[in-house]
Amino acid sequence: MCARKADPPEIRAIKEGKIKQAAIKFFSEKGFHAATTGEITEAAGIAKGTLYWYFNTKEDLAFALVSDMLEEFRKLVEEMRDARGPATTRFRKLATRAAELYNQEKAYCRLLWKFRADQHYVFSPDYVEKVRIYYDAILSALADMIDQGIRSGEFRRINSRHWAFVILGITEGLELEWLENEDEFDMEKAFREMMDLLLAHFRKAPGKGRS
Amino acid sequence: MCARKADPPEIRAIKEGKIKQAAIKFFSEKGFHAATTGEITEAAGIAKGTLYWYFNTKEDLAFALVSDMLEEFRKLVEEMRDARGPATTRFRKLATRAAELYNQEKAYCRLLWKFRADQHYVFSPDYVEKVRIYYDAILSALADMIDQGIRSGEFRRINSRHWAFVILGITEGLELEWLENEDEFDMEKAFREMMDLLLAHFRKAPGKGRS
Amino acid sequence: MCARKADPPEIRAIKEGKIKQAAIKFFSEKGFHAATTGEITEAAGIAKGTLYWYFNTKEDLAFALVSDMLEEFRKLVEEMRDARGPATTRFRKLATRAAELYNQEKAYCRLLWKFRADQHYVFSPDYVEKVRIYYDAILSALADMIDQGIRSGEFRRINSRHWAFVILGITEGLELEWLENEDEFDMEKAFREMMDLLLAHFRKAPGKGRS
Amino acid sequence: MCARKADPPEIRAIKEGKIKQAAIKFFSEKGFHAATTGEITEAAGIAKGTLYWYFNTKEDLAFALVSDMLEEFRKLVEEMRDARGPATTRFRKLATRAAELYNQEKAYCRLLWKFRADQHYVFSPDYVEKVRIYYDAILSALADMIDQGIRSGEFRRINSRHWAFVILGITEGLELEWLENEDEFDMEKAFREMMDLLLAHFRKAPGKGRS
DNA sequence: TATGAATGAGACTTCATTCAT
DNA sequence: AATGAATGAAGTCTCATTCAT
Repeated sequence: MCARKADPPEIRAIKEGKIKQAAIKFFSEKGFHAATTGEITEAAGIAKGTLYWYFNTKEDLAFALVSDMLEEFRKLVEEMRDARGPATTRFRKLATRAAELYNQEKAYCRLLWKFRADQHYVFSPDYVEKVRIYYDAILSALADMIDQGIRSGEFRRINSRHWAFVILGITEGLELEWLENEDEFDMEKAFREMMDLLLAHFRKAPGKGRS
Repeated sequence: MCARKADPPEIRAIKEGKIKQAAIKFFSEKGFHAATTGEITEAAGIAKGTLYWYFNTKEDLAFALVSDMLEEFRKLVEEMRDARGPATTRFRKLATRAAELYNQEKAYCRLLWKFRADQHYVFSPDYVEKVRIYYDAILSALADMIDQGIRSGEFRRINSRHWAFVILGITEGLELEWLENEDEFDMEKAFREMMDLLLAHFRKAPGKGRS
Repeated sequence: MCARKADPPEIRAIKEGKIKQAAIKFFSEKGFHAATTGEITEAAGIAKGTLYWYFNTKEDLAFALVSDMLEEFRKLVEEMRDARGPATTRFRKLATRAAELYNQEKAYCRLLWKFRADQHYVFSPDYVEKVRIYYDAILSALADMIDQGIRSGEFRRINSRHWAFVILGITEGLELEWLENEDEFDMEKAFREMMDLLLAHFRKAPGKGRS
Repeated sequence: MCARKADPPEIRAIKEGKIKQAAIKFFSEKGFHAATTGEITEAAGIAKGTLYWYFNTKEDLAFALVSDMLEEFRKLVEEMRDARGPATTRFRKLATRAAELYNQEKAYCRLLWKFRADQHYVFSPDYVEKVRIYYDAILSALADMIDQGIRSGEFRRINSRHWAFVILGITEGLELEWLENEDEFDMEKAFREMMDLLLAHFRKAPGKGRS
């Protein structure tokens, strides 16, 4: 009577994608609380209840998006870490690729910022932990790249963990400035400049820097 | 006359302060939407309705807090802009003072980040505009300091507006990294290091840099 | 230390009057619920708490106003009832005088309509009863006037109570039409016309009418 | 297909009707402000939130009721205007039919009176305008009927707009008297009597009346 | 699989009234 | 007599989630 074959996986994935698209739009515009499941399902062209067949909760949906983007960024950093060539070159490439990624996924970037602010409230401890793991992986990969540079003699003996924080912080700070001043501020250029400054600092002859 | 006078301004300010303290706590922990007027008034030791004697709306209360902190930061930057001495010295002092301010007002910092994310939804256009004005003032003061350095011959002829964005972005990015990794990350040190790198870049003999 | 002679009665009455003026304004514009004691006291130039020195509750204040107007109208009808001369003449005079009263006290008229609608909710049973007594007095006086006309031979033997209802209903219906269409509808003229029609009907030779 | 269809219109209408029934009860007893959505939904046997699936706001619900009744009355008047036969006959029929309608829908009548008083506060300007349009339509239809009578020679050349106001005013005044004195006052009889008086006046040989 | 009507906890805010001064 | 800060009950409305079809 009501039986019907389950949608093949790819169909399910397509529909999930439609929901995610709609969710990105509203989450990135309004943040987690202000975006309603109602507007998301409407934009996705499904009924309110259907959402819950694809995602258990609103939180789950939100996390899926955060996860997608962080995964992408993590993969980018890890790819650069695992690539061949001098660390310097790979760091420069990272700056360019990150800027490209941000430019491509501006809505995702906005969304990430929205959620970052109240992640501790938006997400259950479980999810917060998962987000933390992503960031840790990114930080570690950055630190690894620095260590590679140290080992290869490109960089001085610096505190790789500390400078990983700095690189990530700068990247995010410039990204934010860009998101809030898109027309005026050239993020990609700033990324490159700052990366150059940092790399020069990493390379600088001992005796001048201390960290 | 027998009539009791209205609370003198300072008493009113003290009571307002009590409410603000409670509000900072919850807003900075949970963000605007998740913090309820109920828990704020309870923590402030007043009745639910009393809040509205001091602030017209929850939004007004939130904005008062944002405003306080941004005002403080703006004053700091403008003080450094108007102080005597080489721009280089003043920029270094700014880095130190900013780190001090953040350390002192960590809760305020958290709150600012929470609200920044969904300010466009939290605050009415009127308020968003006022926030923007604060940030503009800060950016302008930073650009002014750079221009002063250029005029005095300390710095090369660089695009002061662009580098003001960079300074602000870096400051905020490092602040964020600190807020999320308080124990591991030394914000003050990073502020100083980055400021030194930037100042060295501003001073660098022409022919090497391009911006 | 705080002792002072009580205000002499006339001063108290003057202040009460100021409050009533303000109250009429807001009650007549917005009705009982929507008018707030806050705006009334502000307009009256007194503190919120002071209102309660003059009136026990908002309801009391409202009733005082209703009472004033109904008292005025009752006095008018009873004056006409007790005056000398043919009932016909006195009814005609009543129509004119009522129109004059309404014109003079338009705000009061509006207020009466507002309160009439939800009097059962606005006023406690006690007050509703008092309002009812006013209306009964008015109805009785009208019926008395008809009876006087019957006894004097001016009118046929009609049901005086029934026609008192009719007179009052018509008066109020036309008053309402006037309040809602002030510019277009000539209440005074309509009052006179309808009174003439009714009086003619009361006088009409038996054999034609039936009531 | 397995999907259940949305409630068909008639089912929705039935459920809406249940809510309206409950709403009429409380609005007509207490007026707009004093009636709470809580008691309405409780009486309708639904959850508090469900109300908002059927009506956007409390105001919307209230307006739907007002609209229903005014629509009914408007249709009645327009039906009489468009019917065949002498205007006199049609006016008489109108009186009877209106009395019947009122008797049938007493709760609606009460409600209309409640809302009429503070409609300007209860309803947004948009809705007030819609109410006004209903009353205008009723007034115009009445004036049209008078004009028809004039053209057909039944009535003298009187000011049809003015007398439409009078007819409506009288109808409403008597209705009100009835609502407040149900047991004592015979509205239907009064309607007929007054209509007869008015029609006689409209027909009266020229030279006596002036309007 | 999909629907959408229904739920109900909980949010912000208003405002008549009180009371220490 | 007068003040106005404080109260807190109560009201309307939102929205994530459920569940009978």
